Order: sequence, then C-alpha cells, then structure tokens
Amino acid sequence: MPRPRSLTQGQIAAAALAVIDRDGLAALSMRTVAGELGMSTMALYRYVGDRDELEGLVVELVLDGVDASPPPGATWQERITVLAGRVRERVGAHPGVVPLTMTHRHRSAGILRWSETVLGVLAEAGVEGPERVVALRGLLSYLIGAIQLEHLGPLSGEGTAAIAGLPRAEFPRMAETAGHALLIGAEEEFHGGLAIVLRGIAART
Amino acid sequence: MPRPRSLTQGQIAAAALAVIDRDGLAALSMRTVAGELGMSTMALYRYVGDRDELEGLVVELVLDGVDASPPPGATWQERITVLAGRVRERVGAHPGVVPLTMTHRHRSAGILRWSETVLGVLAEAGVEGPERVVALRGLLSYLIGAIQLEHLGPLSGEGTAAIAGLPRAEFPRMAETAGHALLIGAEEEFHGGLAIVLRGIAART
DNA sequence: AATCGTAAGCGTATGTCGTACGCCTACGAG
DNA sequence: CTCGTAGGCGTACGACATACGCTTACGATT
Repeated sequence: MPRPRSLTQGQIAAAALAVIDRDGLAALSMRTVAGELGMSTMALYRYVGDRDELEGLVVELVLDGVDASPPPGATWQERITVLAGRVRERVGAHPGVVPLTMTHRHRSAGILRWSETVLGVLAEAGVEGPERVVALRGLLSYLIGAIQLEHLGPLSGEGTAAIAGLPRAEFPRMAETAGHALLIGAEEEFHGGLAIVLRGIAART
Repeated sequence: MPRPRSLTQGQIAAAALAVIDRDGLAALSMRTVAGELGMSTMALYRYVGDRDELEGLVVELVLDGVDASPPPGATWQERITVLAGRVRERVGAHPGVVPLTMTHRHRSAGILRWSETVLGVLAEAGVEGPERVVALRGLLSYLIGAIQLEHLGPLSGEGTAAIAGLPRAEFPRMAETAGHALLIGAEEEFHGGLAIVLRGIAART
C-alpha cells in the first residue's frame, strides 16, 4: 500500500563503495554517500539504521563478491591457494575497505560459504575434528594479517623508511633482511607465507 | 630559557591508555585525554601535533612494553613461541588498542627490537636469505590476524550466534566445526595455529 | 475517479568531535 | 629586575552522526 522504496540496500552499498574507492575511507560519511545517491542526508536513514550498518553493507558487498565455489587444483593445497587468492584479490581491489573488513566480516554470507568450502577441502585432506577448527582459524588469521600487512603496512613508505634508517649496529638482522625484502614482490610474499601455513597443516602430528 | 615542560610524552600516552582501558576506544578524544591529565583540551596540542600522533604514542607505549630479549627455550620453535606469546599477552592486556596497532605499528622501536630477535632465532634455525623474510612476514601476518580475530572476532557473540543459526543443510561443515570450536579455548587455538606456522617454516623445501 | 493511511524523503537542530588562532602568563637567562 | 620565549588556555569554526517532526508521493480501497 505505501510508497515503494526507490533504492535497494545493494545500491546504497555500491554508492558507499564508490565514495571509498574514489576518495578513500576517510571521505566516507552519511553526507557523502547521500550526495553520491542524490538524496538528502537523512533520507539515507530510511535504508540503514546508522553508520555502522552502512559500513557492514559495504563489507558485505565486497566479501559476497568472493567466489566460494569449489576451485580447480590437483592437490588440496592448490585448491586452498586458489580460495585464499580469491579473497586477497577481491579485497585488494578495494584497499580502502580493509580496515572495515575485520569488524564487519561476520555479516557476509559469502564469506561463510567460502569458509564452508575451505572446510570441505580440509576434510578432503584428512584434517578432522578440533584439528580442522585450528587449521581453518590459522588459515583465516594468516589471510587477515597478510592482507592488512600488504595494504596498511607501508602507509606511504613510512615503515620501509623507518627500517632503512635503522642503526645497523643495533639491528644487524633487520638491515640484512631489508635488503632481501626488496627482492620479493607482494605476490611472492603472500604465496610464500601461505605455503608455510599449508606445509604446517600437512605436517600435522 | 623558556618555561619547562610539565609533562612527558609518556605521561600523555599513559593517560590516553587509561581512558581506553577504562571507557573503551570510542571514548578516546583530545578532550577526554586532556581531562584525564587535568589540563585544558588545547594544552595537549603543545605535546602532540594531532590526534593521530596521540594514537601513535599509545601504540608505542603498549608495544614498547614487549620484552624483546632473547627468550629461554630448548628449541627455536619454543623460543619463537615465547616471543609471540609476549606480544599476544601485552596487546591482550589492552584490547581497546588492537584496532590502532595495525596503523601505528611501525612507530614502536620495541617491536623492531622484537623483530630483530625473531630474525636471530630464525637464523639459528638455519633459515636464511629471502626465505627468512618470508618466514618473518608470515609469522607477523599470523600474529596480527590471530590477535585481531581473538579480540574483534566475537564482538558480543554476534559471530558465534550467526554461525550457530546457520542452515545445517547448506553449511554442514560449519555446523560440525562450530561444535568442535566450543571445545577449544582461545589459548589453545592461538598456540595451535602458531604451531602450524612453525611446522611450516621447519618443513621448508 | 476520489480518498486516505502509510512510509519515503527532507529540513532543522543538537551535541560531539578535531583543531586553528590569539591571548595571557610562568619561567629562567641576562 | 627585566624580558623574550614557550607553556597553557578560551573561544570559535566546520564537519560529523543522528533525533525529531513535517511534507509528500503512492497504491489500495471505496
């Protein structure tokens, strides 16, 4: 009977994501998103309860875009690598939302499906019971940390600069390591770390 | 010649940390910290350039409290476990600062010393060159992710509730896994995941 | 075709935030 | 005793989230 809604939550989320992608996370506000949609600020509150919920929708939009279907791959390690890569790729396409993903991760049905698929692959690999819980959480921990390190770590090269300027006498290993670090790309680093975790799961006692 | 400073940056950071520990991260503002110190709001700006710098000081205070001395332990795995545990313990004592640690991590000299020590232990273990960089970053990724998962994951049990209410038919593995998850404490989960990473480093090709 | 209840959409207002700017004043060197 | 410097503070401004109440478009009913 009443007036129909003119926008879906998906359109709201898309507008917010557009603001973040264009002007950065700091530019996200109820005003900017409303402006992006051509509505007044308060009209937005007919669609979302508060700013927090808006952020949740953005994360949902990004994370639900992750393909959770069982991936190709000869071994279970390859399959999990594909699955992890999908998350990294999708989130990496919108670096601004990285800080939001942690707090709103649980709202995404897509990421739950993704977890379900990962658990299936782990089961294939013979990982069972509590061991499988620990493996999944370990994998998730690495994935979260690695993505954050990749996108929030340098922060305009501040970190790299700090390490480069370290007193070599007091930090001999760091200085040496910084040299090696230059030879390694982000991609290689991510997959190298992931390979460590996968070897660790495979080599369970 | 001029009037001497009446406060150190350490005292400022301690006041801010007290606010966070008592009233949560959301309560942190220039006004509340100034109030905690018994000064006016603007007096604070004689000590810190802006809010961002204040946050950096808090992270520094927390992270510099991590003992970076070479730890006891028969094997290198045990030594790294002790080192990682120190960070988890220290940060876990101030859960409110967890969201700040990622963005301001690099400002802490203490965490650099900690990294130096970790690199030393990895060297002992025979991990060299670029392989050592990947191992350190992998370890860091896991540590960051695990700590965040531990402190931002449940968020008033919202995540657990969401998983518990999942349609069993569509998410058979998740349902099964949730059951196992109840048997595992946070401590056990953290060390289990860390053990995976350490096994993965040990089993390097 | 006329009516009317409902919810969409908006304008205004409040309180909080970070912080720019300028004044006053305590201090220690001369 | 004096005076330049820098510490400390009050006021003010613009941006923010959001509570509240008004107006208006719509579609189901008459």
